[in-house]
Amino acid sequence: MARSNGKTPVRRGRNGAAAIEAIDYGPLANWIGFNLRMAQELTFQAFSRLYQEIGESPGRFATLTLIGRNPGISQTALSYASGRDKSSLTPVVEDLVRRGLVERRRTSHDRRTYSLNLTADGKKTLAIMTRCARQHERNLERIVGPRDRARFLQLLKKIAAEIV
Amino acid sequence: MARSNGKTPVRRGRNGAAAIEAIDYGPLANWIGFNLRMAQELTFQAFSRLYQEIGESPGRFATLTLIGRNPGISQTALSYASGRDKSSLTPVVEDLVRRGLVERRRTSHDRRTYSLNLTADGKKTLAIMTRCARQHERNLERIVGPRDRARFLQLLKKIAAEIV
DNA sequence: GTAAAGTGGTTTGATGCCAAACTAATTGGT
DNA sequence: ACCAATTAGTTTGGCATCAAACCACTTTAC
Repeated sequence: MARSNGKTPVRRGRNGAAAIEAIDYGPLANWIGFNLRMAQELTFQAFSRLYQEIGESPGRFATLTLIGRNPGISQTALSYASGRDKSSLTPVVEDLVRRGLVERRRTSHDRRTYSLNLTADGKKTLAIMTRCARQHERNLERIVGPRDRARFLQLLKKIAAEIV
Repeated sequence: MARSNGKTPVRRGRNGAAAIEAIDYGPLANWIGFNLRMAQELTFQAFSRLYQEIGESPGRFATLTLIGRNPGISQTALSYASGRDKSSLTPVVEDLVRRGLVERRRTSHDRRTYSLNLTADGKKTLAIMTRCARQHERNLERIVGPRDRARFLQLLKKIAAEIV
């Protein structure tokens, strides 16, 4: 793992010839940005496959969790909390409301904002999704290992907080 | 930074009210998967903004670098190397060829595969993009810090290599 | 040598995301 | 009290991505 020159073996032999050869990543091999993207993209794909089995999508999970934890939250606050643009959230929330997992009320003091809350069904679905997510998280923890876990997490948070 | 309970302040006060309140992230606050996604998504957005200034997109950079480092590489090998599906690569390569940055030849020994190479223009453009990417990388390094850099990188690679 | 299985690349359909323009409601300055 | 600036949410347009179906070519098995 982590040779410090640019050569890295191609991952997983999913298909013969191409996968056997070594690829020269050049400067990419030692750049945080590239490796962050690779790690996240592959992790996200694994998560998606796992969620596909229960007929859900990863985006729904974070959204539902955040609503559950912050009853009455607005869509804009939710968008900042989940690191997505507010416009991305419109269809997601719409879908969750349509499926009866989230209840959306206009507030009395400010008629622009919505107040989002989980329904009973929403809580039940969230519980199922959480079990599935925990499985995925266990896989990640096994890879990172207990020794580095805290520091690794701290660095990810630091990046999210400080990147311009 | 990195409180270990579920409370985290909302990032950057880009808009008044919502940004001031604290959000309860619940279990998400301590999950590697979620924080990996947040860090990468925000990093990628920053990178995109930076690249927008030179009229390029981040995806092109990795692609061009990998072609430059691995002359004659096939699209499938490239797709594995960059962690994307081969079908995602079709329009990217098409664009690079159309703009005269990449040359695409069919090989003689296997007429299915393409052999990708940078043109002189491609090399020039890559050099410009690399300068820009280095700037971004410096930002990330400043955040991670020299002490943890190697270990952090190693863990990202480990995740990319081992996640199912 | 031929048929079957596998592989490289493209196409198609769906999803998720952002950014900018827009509507409706609120706030603040004068 | 009013008008300008701000804010919440939606719409639209564009892009990147995957997955599955597909075509052309190659390899393998018999």
